Amino acid sequence: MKRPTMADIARRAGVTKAAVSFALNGRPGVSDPTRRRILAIADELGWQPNSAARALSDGRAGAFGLVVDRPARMLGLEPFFMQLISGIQAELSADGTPLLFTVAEDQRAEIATYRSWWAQRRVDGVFLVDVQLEDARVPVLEELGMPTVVIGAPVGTGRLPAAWSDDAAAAGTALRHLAALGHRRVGRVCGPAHLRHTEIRSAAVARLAPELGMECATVATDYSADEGAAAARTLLTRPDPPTAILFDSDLTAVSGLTAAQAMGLRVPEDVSVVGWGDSALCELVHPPLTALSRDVAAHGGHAARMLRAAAGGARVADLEDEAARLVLRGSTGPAPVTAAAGAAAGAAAGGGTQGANAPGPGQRQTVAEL
Amino acid sequence: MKRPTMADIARRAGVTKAAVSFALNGRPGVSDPTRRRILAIADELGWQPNSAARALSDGRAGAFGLVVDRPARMLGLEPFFMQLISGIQAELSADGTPLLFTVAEDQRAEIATYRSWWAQRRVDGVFLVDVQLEDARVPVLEELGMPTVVIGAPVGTGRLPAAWSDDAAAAGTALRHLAALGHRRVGRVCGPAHLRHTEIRSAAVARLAPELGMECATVATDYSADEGAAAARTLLTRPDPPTAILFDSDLTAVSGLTAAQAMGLRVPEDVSVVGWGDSALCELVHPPLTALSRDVAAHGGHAARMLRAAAGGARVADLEDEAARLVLRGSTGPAPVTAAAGAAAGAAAGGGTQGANAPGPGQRQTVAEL
DNA sequence: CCGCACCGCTGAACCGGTTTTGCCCTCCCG
DNA sequence: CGGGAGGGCAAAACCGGTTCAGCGGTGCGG
Repeated sequence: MKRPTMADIARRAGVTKAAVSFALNGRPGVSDPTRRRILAIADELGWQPNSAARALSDGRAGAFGLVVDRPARMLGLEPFFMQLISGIQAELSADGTPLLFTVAEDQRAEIATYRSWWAQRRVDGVFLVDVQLEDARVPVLEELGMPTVVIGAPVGTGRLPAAWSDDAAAAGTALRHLAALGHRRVGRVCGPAHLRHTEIRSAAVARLAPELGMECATVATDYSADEGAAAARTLLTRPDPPTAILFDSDLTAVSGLTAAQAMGLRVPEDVSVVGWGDSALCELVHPPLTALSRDVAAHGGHAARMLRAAAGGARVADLEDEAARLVLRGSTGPAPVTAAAGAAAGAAAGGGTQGANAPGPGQRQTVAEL
Repeated sequence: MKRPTMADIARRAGVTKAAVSFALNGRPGVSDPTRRRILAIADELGWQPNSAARALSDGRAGAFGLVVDRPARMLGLEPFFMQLISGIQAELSADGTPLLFTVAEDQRAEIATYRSWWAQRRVDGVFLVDVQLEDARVPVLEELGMPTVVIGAPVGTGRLPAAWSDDAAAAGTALRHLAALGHRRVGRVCGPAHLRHTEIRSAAVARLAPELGMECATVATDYSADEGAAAARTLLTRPDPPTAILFDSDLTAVSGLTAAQAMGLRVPEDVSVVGWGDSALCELVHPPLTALSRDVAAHGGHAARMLRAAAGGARVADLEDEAARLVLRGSTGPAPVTAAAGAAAGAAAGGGTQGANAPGPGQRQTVAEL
């Protein structure tokens, strides 16, 4: 009934704890018959090492941590984190390392959690998500000497290793897709400006749009459904409304798509919609969302590998996973034909759509290659 | 730089570890001046107890656990869990107890996790969610003697205490709302039949619908968006389609609502939709979803309190939180007027809607009170 | 035949807390 | 003024692992 200890095993095997320890950890110091006898007894007793004793002895906690400080109500709809946790766990469960997970109210609370976990030796390291432009957590983690793997681009993350994928490239993929469909005025609904990945995507769009002959208007949101819808309405009621909108999340995309339809616009005939992040939400709406997709779970697994190595004392290099790919569904289509650019766009999209919408200026450029 | 231990404090204070322990834990055995001196030094050094040492010494892990075995892709869209975790944490953070969280592939893996956590003394107890009809986890947890708080109705949960709310009452609230609007044929899209709460809700509906003069057709799903939409289509293409559908989750409700609209039906003029669970998803669609809502975070906090008490050795009684209430939004309205029951329904709803839909048999009953 | 290396194991220290025991000193009371 | 009570602290044991020094016995080489 009571959980057996190594002393119990030692007694039954007629050896000392030391011999048992050697045997159970597969290290030399005991003969093969003795080892087998000890292992058999341990197995029979259902022995498992007391994690506290082991942690105390070898000075490692045997656990990693993840703190998220977005509001719970929004988090609940963020498929990213569950997939990430799932991927992390799949990797960590290989050696039975558990994950401490918590949601913090704000960044101060998050930092307090790190300090506390580290001081109490609750964890051997943490995953850092939602990196910000001037991120106060980075210097704290560096000062603590706490093994950390950043999940996000290695920009402004000091010496902390990062697992990331190229958001700029992904943005390019989406923009080129829209350009090929003849879109020249696009809108973008991004997340909070203080997030690093928002800045990276914005910079990429600002650089690429002109190259593709597009102009792009951006509206920032807090990633909530409300603001996503509002942003869509803002963009679509401009004097020169965009013919396509790129959203930085799938929740805002779904919300924005719904808002557009409520305005009487048809998707994709009147306006195309692209989401960033490919969850079940995308298939929830009609038409289903064209979206940038990546294997978040695998990404989490890679990050977990890195953190395990870092906690083991290794110097870990940044790891770049492949950039998100565009999954084509029904929410993107040829740009509505305007008086000026209609022919070109229709031809490029391989199947023109009738029905003009919002004339506006419209730059005339040849359709970008791919 | 290195984390200070009690021995460090003892040395600087010129006392022994024992005195330091008494002082820091606020128990008698040291004089007041000495206590203050020790506390000051501890504070200056930024001392925090090594959790492993404390766990080893007093035999408790100082952590609780939560395992979920739904597929990650679906979990990501289940706002329930994030809110639950958030609420649990808010309560647990009062004494700095962390939460071990993981997603398991299936129930076997979940049980293995419990056994492992318990054998290794990783946790002092766990929260049990998604209770099933014949739940293999219950006997295991009882046999292990692992403190557990069930989050769900105390049915088939053995001696494990439960934190729950009355789903039968909530189902009644929803049905009465629909009855008052004149609906006589309703559909229900529920979750997996092996879940206890599905059965409870189904039983409640089966009992209440006749009392309210309604007939109810039920379709089961796995809670995915796909199956939610398919279920809606199945119900709405019957020869006698329902005039209102009650969904067991908000994700399937949103998905079903969208599917209905894609079939050309108007919501709520042609068909009313009620969701179960009130997340941001409800406001994502047009019209926004009428839904059963409860304070999940508070519920999680209560469960955490119970688990803390149970792990402390107390016998804990079941706790019933208040039942979900119906948040009225735009997705429910008067039943479409049929040849037979039209007048009654229209009058009851206080504002009849024109446009008949699917005649069908339609029971004629006076409108239920409330 | 002696010395040395190595094997297989024991005994003990150690990690950093908590808890028990016991000593010394003061204070109070008869 | 002697004795008992009790406060304040030291010393040590304990939780359950890991690790290191050491010890007897065997085999091998010189």
